[in-house]
Amino acid sequence: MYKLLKQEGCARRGEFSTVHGTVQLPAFMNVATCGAIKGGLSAYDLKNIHTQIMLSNTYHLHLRPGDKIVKQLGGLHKMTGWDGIILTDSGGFQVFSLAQLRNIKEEGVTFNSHIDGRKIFMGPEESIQIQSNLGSTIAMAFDECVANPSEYGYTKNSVIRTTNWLKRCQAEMKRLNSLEDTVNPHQMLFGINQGGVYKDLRVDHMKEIAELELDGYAVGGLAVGEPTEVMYEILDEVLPFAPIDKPRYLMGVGTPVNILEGVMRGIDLFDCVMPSRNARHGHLFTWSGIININNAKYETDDSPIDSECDCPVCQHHTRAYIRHLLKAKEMLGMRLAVMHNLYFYNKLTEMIRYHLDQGTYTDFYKKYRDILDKRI
RNA sequence: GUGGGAUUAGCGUAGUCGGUUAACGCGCCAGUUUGUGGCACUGGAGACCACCGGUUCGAAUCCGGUAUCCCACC
Repeated sequence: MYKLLKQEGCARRGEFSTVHGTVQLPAFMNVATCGAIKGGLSAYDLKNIHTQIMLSNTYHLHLRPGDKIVKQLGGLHKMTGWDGIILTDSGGFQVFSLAQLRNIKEEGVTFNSHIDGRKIFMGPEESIQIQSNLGSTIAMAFDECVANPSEYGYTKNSVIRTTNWLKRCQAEMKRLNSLEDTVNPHQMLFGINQGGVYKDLRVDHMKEIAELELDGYAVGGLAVGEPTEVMYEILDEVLPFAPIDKPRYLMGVGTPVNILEGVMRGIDLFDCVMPSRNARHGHLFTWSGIININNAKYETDDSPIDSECDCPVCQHHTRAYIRHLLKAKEMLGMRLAVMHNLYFYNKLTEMIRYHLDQGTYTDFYKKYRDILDKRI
């Protein structure tokens, strides 16, 4: 259930309540693809870095350990020890990003497992069945994410298929939620807007799915190679047609500035692997810009990663130490780097919420849009 | 003491029937990462080829000597 608390221009301050708690919006979801934040963070660490939502993946958990195993273990919440909100991605994107040889038909997609190469079939029903077994709070619809660039004709047909799939997802979830032994009978479903870079397809699709009474609406298929400006333009065009009383989720995005821009246009939810992946490679976010902790200049730097940051890592450790750990490939290095970056993203949305509450978001946005994505 | 082998970038190695800017891995330096195939990818710097002398138009490569190391035998 979404509640719009305050608006500043198109930017929305809201909250969304679920059986697993209420999330304050805008929010950034922390990505735990296989049921774990890469870099060695446990569910109990997530509380310390102010995580509101954990995101896991249908495709990965279906392959390993298997969604039926997860169901036997009582669902993802029990298995991971995370009692907050969990959103599961549908596997649609993995078909697009991982499988080289894939065969997309109206029924679904056949492709090869990245683990052992065996053939896998996934359609809307399969994706929802898996997500139901995982027992996530929010399930994502099974969609087709088209590559960029893709031709207009192909994209148009793909969007039609994605809409058909969405209706099938909805029907399957309704059926599964009514069964006796369903892990989470209150599971919610978000639809996904597609249409490549074609504004008319995007808008028509959003209008169409807006009528389906979904629990939330995502914009997918962006940040896949198109210029950032194009992404912003699409958001400007599409979001006016998203239901005002439902959360809006921009999938897979993005940099800190992408988030500032997304919020400015009315996005409520984000997720991205960037803070955790980049952390593992030494790229750390600070309120003054991005640093590469591997750089030689930090070898004897005994200041924290970010002197303005109040995360657990910056309270206790120095740049020199974290650089050393990453260079020495000590696991702790990744853990600390990931903790800091995720905290930074969570804090960024916390600050965004604060300024929306105060009615000062525009000033906040102007202050940081030219700083946060810059290398220093 | 005798015989054999080795010596090429910080480290480990390739290259040696003589022929243009000496190759590779690790390390180092820097960059890239957007619904994560778990530690990736792309660049860059760095070597008078142990030393001394010789043969040759030309030597990391052939010859002689010196040094250091390894192995075997006495």
